[in-house]
Amino acid sequence: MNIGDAADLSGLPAKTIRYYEDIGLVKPLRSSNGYRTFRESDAHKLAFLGRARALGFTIEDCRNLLALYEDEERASAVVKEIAKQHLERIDGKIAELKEMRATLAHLVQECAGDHRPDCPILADLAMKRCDEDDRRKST
Amino acid sequence: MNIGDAADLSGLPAKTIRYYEDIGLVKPLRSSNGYRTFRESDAHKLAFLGRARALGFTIEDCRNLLALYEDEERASAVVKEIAKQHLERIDGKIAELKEMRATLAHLVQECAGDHRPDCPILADLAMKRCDEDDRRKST
DNA sequence: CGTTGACCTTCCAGCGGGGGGAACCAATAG
DNA sequence: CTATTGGTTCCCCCCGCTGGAAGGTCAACG
Repeated sequence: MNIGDAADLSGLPAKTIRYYEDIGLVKPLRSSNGYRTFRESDAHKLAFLGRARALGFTIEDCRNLLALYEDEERASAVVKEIAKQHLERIDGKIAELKEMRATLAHLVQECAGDHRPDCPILADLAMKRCDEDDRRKST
Repeated sequence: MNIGDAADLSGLPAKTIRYYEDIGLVKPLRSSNGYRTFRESDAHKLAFLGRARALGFTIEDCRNLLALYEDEERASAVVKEIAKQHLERIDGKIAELKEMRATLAHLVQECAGDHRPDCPILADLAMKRCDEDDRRKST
């Protein structure tokens, strides 16, 4: 099948599929007219990649996961380890975002949001770090 | 003051400060030897930018926030609106990450993680979307 | 006076993970 | 025969920096 069909089957844009070939994630054949020719297994791999990417795995994780998938003798422990590390990355990001969110939500709540120029949001951003007393008082 | 001092005061790497000048966020003077010369106000702006970035605001948001900060006649409503939109972006990302996390945590939990090759993580990634029955059963 | 080393300058490349679009061939329908 | 839809390669662009090369400047030391 051609790249368009592979794109439809896998749900990935053709551009992305070409990119994945470029970086060696898939290796479709070529027909005499120069078109990429995807086997069932290639389309299957692409769908695999799409799902792994949707879970936020990096390309390198995907490469490893794909290799493990192909390896009938893998130990599931290896797969689990990759997933666990990714889970930690996700947890880290969530924690980071939540902290931002908390600070920001607090500031938004404090801000009158009217025609007047007084704005605790700007005041906080402008806060000099030598004003530690102020921070201790308000925190 | 030179870029190194500005970097120390603002907490930003010198590279980043040069970049911020490049994109017009700060406009330090130049002394006769070609070195950038930062006023107190420049260092202050850089610190402002650092804190805005730490809250996850985009560079364009920062540009707007900085302009509002400089504008004594701003309406706090405008600032608040920027912050609220950013808050929504953050909430969106958190939701997305939490969904990933839930899926992934479930799979990790299911996986034995031993020497055997059977792995529900890989099985899920490899799951063909035509297997809708299976998904309905397990969901 | 020379030299060392810390600082500064510019420019160019690259990260991840593709997206947009040009310029060009191939296949097919009417 | 032409129009349309596909495919191909190519290179630049996005964000927000970061690293490195090649070179200029300045203060201190001997």
